[in-house]
Amino acid sequence: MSVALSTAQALTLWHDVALALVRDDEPDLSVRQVCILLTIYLEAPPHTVRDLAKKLGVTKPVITRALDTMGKLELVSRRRDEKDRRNVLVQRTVKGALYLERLADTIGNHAKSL
Amino acid sequence: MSVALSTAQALTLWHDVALALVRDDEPDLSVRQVCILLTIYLEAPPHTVRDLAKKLGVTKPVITRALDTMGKLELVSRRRDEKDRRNVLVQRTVKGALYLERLADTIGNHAKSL
DNA sequence: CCAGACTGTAACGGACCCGAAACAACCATA
DNA sequence: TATGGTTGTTTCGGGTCCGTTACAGTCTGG
Repeated sequence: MSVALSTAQALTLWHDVALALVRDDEPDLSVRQVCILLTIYLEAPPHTVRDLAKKLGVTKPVITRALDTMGKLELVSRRRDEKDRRNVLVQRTVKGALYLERLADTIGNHAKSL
Repeated sequence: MSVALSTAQALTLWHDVALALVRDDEPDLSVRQVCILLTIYLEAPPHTVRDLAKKLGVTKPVITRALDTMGKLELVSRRRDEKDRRNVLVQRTVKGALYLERLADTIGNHAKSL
């Protein structure tokens, strides 16, 4: 399945969704944060700090801090890996799933009305 | 023209584009900044600080500061309105147009390969 | 058992951003 | 030409994020 978008359509879609994100009451997540969040929810577990850092091409502290703030917002949770206690496993939460469901709705609705 | 996206498709698209933005060398713009940038390039001029603030539902200093940083990056430029010197007109630049062209390409390419 | 490699995290200094409020420049109208 | 309302900007205190570096906990192979 393939979706063809003109330049103007692509930018309009991005603009409309960004505008919706800015205008709603939720605290704005940075691009890095939503990228981490989406990786966790779209790709198969387990997710470790190291893996996420490598996938995004950033340093580990960036991931740690993003998990701190998204953890406060209850969008993700952390747990020690009991098999190898050096690892931290990043896990999904109900709030995180709802947040992304709403995001998908926003994207879908604006794509529909392009 | 209407584009139908499933939940997974919408999130995958967003993830892939966000990942591309994080991984490239350009400094990451915040969601607010790209929203301002897109408004300037997609909607008809003139664009004033006041109008942009109202459109985004944020305060004027937010716009001023975003224009400061994007001005440093040469993505936008400012000029006094000679007709009413209280106004500042926000204008497009070559670099800004190229930036958005690249963004549109990124979005389009990932949409095509959904 | 222990030295080294590997995890994730904390500390640091600097940069940026926020909202609220104060501010300076400018216009309009009486 | 004053005065009130408009514009965009600056300032203030507080917060977040960055990359680098240093650190503490954990595993593993000799």
